[in-house]
Amino acid sequence: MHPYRTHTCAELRQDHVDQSVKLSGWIHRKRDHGGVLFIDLRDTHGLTQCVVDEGSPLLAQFENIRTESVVTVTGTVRTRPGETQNANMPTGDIELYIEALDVQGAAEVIPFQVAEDDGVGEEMRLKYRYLDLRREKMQKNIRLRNDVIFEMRKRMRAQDFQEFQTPILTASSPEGARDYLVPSRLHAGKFYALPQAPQQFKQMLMVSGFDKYFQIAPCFRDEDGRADRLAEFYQLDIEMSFVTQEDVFNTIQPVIEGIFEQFNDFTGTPHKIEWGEHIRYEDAMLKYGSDKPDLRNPLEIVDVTEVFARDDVEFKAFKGTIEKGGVVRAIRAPKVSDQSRKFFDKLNSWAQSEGAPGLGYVVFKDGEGAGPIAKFIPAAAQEELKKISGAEEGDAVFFICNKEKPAAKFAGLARDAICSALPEGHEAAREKGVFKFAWIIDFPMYERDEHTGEVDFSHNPFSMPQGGMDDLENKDPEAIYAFQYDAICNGFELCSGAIRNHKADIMEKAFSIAGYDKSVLEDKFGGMLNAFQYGAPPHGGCAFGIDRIIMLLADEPNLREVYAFVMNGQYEDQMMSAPSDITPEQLKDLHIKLDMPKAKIKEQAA
RNA sequence: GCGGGCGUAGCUCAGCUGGUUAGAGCGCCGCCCUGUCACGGCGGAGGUCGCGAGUUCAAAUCUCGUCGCUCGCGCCA
Repeated sequence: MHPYRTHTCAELRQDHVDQSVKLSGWIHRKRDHGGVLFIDLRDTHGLTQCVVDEGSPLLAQFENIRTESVVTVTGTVRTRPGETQNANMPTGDIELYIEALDVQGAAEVIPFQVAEDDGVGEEMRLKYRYLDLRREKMQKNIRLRNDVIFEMRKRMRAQDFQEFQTPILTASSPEGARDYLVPSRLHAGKFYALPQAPQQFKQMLMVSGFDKYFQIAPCFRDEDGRADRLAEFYQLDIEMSFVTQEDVFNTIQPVIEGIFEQFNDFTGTPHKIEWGEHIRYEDAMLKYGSDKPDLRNPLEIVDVTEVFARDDVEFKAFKGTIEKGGVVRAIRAPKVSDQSRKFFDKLNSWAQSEGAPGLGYVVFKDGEGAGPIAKFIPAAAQEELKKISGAEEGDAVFFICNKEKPAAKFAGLARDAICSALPEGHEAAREKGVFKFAWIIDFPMYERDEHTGEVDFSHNPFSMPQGGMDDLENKDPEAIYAFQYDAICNGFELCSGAIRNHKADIMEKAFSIAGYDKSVLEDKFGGMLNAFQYGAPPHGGCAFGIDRIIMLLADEPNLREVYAFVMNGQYEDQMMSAPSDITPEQLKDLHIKLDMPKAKIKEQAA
């Protein structure tokens, strides 16, 4: 017999009755009845009830083994007596009568419960991640992650993509997020950077003639965390040659749709997959106040600046802002006139908690407009308001007034807040059981910094401007669009991509508009620029956030729930003690002297 | 860098406007129990109330500071 197991803990059935078998696993639960003792033995596959029968010499031994110890048990499979069969367990018809016990790894008292959800905090879970990962939910999530990545590889290969590995130690780039830096021992004072994405490498693979590239690519960004943002994360990174934007969509969309369809009911609730029409960036910002709108929310934003600019409207708070170049945005909430005062008050205090003066509104009921600011809007203006917003009797319209950018953004937040405030089952409540996707297209190439007034790339500097060199030379930078796109789903940005700029002269021009000298371009992107001198194909691609896909499928609010090992919100790993101090010898090797902030020095001395 | 929330037993939490010896559930230890599957019963151990200062006759409770965690803003092409 095998030294550890003949079967897994999920395998034994009636067919195995009377067989002598061996199982290994963790003691999930012990139920000690004095005479007879039940052990639920667990491995990654499942649970099997094992029995230490009355009079067994093993009884005393088992009483001293704590839960979560690893044991190997040998015994005979038996049918459970009639009424004690457990229909909730796949192995519930049988049990293993233990005849021999080997303790492989005894467990100390565990710091939190594995067998049940005891609500333990994240700090504990991360510190003892190996215990946390034993729990059923994490085992499932990690298996989902594994399955999703496997499917990605399968589906990409089926479309003739080749998988690559690109360097982890590479060069720092001046654009985008902060890089994680790695000092070079051999080159004093110089640093490698961990890639924020394999952007330049995949583009150079296109120059090399590899038509279709993909990678399950690790990416690193040294910026502060969020629930959906980590220092290191993985992307399904894709690049293709001789393609248009639509070709990229048509290639990758079936891969993503297929994966979502395959795992849509992972949570136990089936989800539909709906991919909407492309949305232009500007339309998204106006209609949804976000470039990653949650399309399950049916509410839309409209511009009603002209209504509040009318001479007969006397709402001074908005008028003053409009005169300074501001705008008024409105959100129609259907059928809410019967909502209590509390509904409106709650939204108002939500707005105040976000730093706004409040959230003004008009309710149309009993044939007229009501609410705190209705009296400033005469009937004729109210009619115009209804026309623009589509509001009808019984609806309310909420207002946001500010300069255009903050107004759009706050309207987007309000749109979500209003939708969330609606009661379950309301016609405008957030749709359930659906993954709603769309491509956001036509991102602007440049944007002007509000404070400095300077023009900079608004997204990826390697994107092709839609009008090519002609646009760069003749258009106002802010009016130039890029072949730059995102894929969104349920309020998450799942993917970002572009048709790249593969012409060195256009790239030079594009960078010069953003204020980057040719020397900067050559210094920082020289490798790629050189490559473009020797026959570069038109190409483009995108990258999907794998972790966010798994978050959505598993309906987890936090990225840390879909990673085996992960750092906390401050990007520390309490389990491995990273980051950590290094020895003076290591520093010397790297030619580095620390220049610590004063507060830290004091703290360490204390 | 900034803001909100939290910090009491190994874990999760309760402890109201200050007032005897700071509680519960789970876990742990001991005893009892032949069929449970979140087994059950009895008993027990376990606390610098994050830390520091202040107010007070009296502080887990009020005030200030500080540290930690978490969510968000900034940031993240």
